[in-house]
Amino acid sequence: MYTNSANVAERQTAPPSLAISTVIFALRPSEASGRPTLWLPLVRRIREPYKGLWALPGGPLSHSESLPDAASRNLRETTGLAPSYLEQLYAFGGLHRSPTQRVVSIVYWALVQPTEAALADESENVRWFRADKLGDLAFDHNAIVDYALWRLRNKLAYGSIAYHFLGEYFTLAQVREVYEAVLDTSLDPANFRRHIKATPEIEETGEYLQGGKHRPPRLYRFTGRPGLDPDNRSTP
Amino acid sequence: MYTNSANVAERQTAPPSLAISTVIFALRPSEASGRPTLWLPLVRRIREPYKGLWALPGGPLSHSESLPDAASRNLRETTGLAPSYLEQLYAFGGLHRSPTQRVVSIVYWALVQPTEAALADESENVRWFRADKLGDLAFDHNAIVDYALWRLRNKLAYGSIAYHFLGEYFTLAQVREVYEAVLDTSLDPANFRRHIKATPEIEETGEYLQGGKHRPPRLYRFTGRPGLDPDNRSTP
DNA sequence: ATCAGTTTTAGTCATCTTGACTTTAACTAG
DNA sequence: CTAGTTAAAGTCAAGATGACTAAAACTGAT
Repeated sequence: MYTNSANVAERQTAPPSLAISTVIFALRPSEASGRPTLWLPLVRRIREPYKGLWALPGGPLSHSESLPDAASRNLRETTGLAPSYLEQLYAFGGLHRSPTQRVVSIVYWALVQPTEAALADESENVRWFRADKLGDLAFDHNAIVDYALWRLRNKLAYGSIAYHFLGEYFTLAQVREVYEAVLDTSLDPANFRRHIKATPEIEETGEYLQGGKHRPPRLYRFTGRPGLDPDNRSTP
Repeated sequence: MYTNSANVAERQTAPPSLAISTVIFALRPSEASGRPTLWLPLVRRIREPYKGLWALPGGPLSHSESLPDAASRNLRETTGLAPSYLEQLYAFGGLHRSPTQRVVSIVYWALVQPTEAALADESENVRWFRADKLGDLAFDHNAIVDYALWRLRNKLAYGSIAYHFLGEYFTLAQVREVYEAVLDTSLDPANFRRHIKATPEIEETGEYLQGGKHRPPRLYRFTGRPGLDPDNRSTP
């Protein structure tokens, strides 16, 4: 970007550069228990600063792209996936986020469905990590992920966002597993059922999930669109 | 910025420029009823585009300023005030927000206390408006104010932010007036009292507000710091 | 001094919500 | 056909909420 030729004086007068990054969440089965847990893809940095460390997918904002389009492109280019949910997280603009230049990063967070997430590209430089076992990331990306996790948990607790982790049809037990994985608690199945069934956006279908070992659970469908940000309004 | 000399080709390759704007809320007595209502200061644009229209205070991000510092500076330069609360609202980056160039605006919102707000500078080009009677603003600023209002109401309903509209000591009736003004409802005084007294951050003082016409109300104090964003974490 | 008017403060009561728990229904594996 | 397991519905007490009543404490006018 500006780092190649710019000397110190030029760097200090150049406007802060603008980047887009994305925190991408998906549920994948834990290796140990097989239960769903939170994962996110990171990319390995192939140049300085922080060469070799893992970082959030991101890049500069091109002139003709909207902010959410740029975030979607990040997501597609690194994982090959399309998000089922995408929301702006925060604009991070601290003076010393990058040692070489002033960068303001507008960060988005996304949810992808597990059927897709299973197909996601992985390579030497792109790998999925458990959200609770990340190690040290480049820049301030640990803090960004922490904040994204906080927002995700908040949205899950109050809003109706869990369904974007799931496919079109799902059982109430699957919804409960999403809550249990993200909030890291266990929930009473009966009370959880009552709670979910009270939300009008959940529609009962006539279908049942067959092939399980026990009583076949009814399938449900989510009929709400996410609340809207200014781009696409949603609830804190 | 870039508009002076840049031709069309240069504009399309130049990186999007970055600006900071601020939505500043304060309670002031309504002319009609005398009850507190929501107001915000706007500045008149003195050049194109949108010359003559009212707009949110804002400006470019200087190289050595953090984002909240830039927002505070906006606030101080236009109104002479220091905010009692400041939080990032959203980064607006639509392609056609400004007709002349691509601008990404990181918008903050602030609360100021009415004792200060009464002293705020006003001039030919800086004036306070009732938040519900703004008319057409420059750029996408009507949408930005709408979103800021939505966030304010949300935070007020769930978080503990009302106190930043008030001074250090306040009566419970004053808190109720804040809620009534911002949410535009009327609330049962007894139930509201019970609700507020259940929050641990509200501390009873031994003092009473004297000089009123009726039974003197007890004064309270807010002892909580606002939750924290990544800069300064807070609740949806 | 007293009374009417107003606001603060405390309290009651029925309704709604929530968390812990029990029971019945429906399936599979052996 | 039975034991084991999950789905689904229901019960019950505790806690929160909304509508309302009433007492306390002050001012200003009579």
